[in-house]
Amino acid sequence: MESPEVRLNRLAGLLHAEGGRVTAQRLAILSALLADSSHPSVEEIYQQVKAGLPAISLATVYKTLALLAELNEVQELRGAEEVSRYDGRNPRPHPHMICTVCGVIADAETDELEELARVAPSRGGQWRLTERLDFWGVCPQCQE
Amino acid sequence: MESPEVRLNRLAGLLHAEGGRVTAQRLAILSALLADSSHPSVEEIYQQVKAGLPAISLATVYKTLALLAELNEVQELRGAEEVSRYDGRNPRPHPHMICTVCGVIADAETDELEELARVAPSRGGQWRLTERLDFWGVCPQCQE
DNA sequence: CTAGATGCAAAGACTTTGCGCGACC
DNA sequence: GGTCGCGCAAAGTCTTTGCATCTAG
Repeated sequence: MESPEVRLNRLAGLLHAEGGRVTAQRLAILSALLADSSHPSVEEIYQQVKAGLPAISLATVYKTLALLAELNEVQELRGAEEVSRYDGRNPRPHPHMICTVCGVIADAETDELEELARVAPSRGGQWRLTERLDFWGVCPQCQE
Repeated sequence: MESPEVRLNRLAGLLHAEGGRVTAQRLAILSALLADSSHPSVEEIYQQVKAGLPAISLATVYKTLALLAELNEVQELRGAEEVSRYDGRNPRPHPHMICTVCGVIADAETDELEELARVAPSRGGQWRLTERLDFWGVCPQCQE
């Protein structure tokens, strides 16, 4: 993996190339992201950045994260879509497939995927994993 | 899997046994859940139930779903926790482990889990899957 | 009867948006 | 000087909560 410094530079260049500006706020947010391996929330990033840049606003953090996600330089780990969904037919932990384009959630029904889910619990190391497993991809509809 | 009718009856009995009441609203919500395999959102369930029970309120739907989730009779498919989290270190799709107790998200670093993620894309059938994969379980901390 | 459930409306939490000011090229 | 980004505050969603009323048991 690219080192943080190299990546920071590359991203600065990328922003520039896209017609965007390289501001103190953006650099600070990038640095915070690169330094934090805990998959921080927006609020956590905000607090972190605020330590060095007290005037920054939460809106700027949101806007910058959206921009970086757009450029595929950070990954938003959002629970599927935006709202809670419920599975009332099968309340047991089981594998799902989630479409990153339209948000649809389907049961993972191929033998191969079910097999993967079945073996997961025995491979979590220190973690006590279940057969609940979300596969992410693009559903047939959204592939056109 | 249990048939919907049997399940509806069992759930009615379960509610009763727990000191709860079997109301028209609850039965309607249960029926809607059992009839819908599309992993509906709260709003969708609400609309569905409303068709047969126009006076029902959204709050009742929320409360009932929470109750059923408590009893482990429906599964809430919530995106990890409640807020957006970001992975700025590795923007490529990769596997994570999510703790259902405390919500912590960790990279899946055991060889076995990475191996599972690596083979997933070739096993999605009609879906075009990626190596993004969320394993759900309980982290070492939360196991005490 | 009486505990428990409902519906309504208000409150909360998180996120997005609109807008005028300020900064960079 | 014009464009783009910033901070602020307001608006928007989705979800939860408080409370008076109603109802299943």
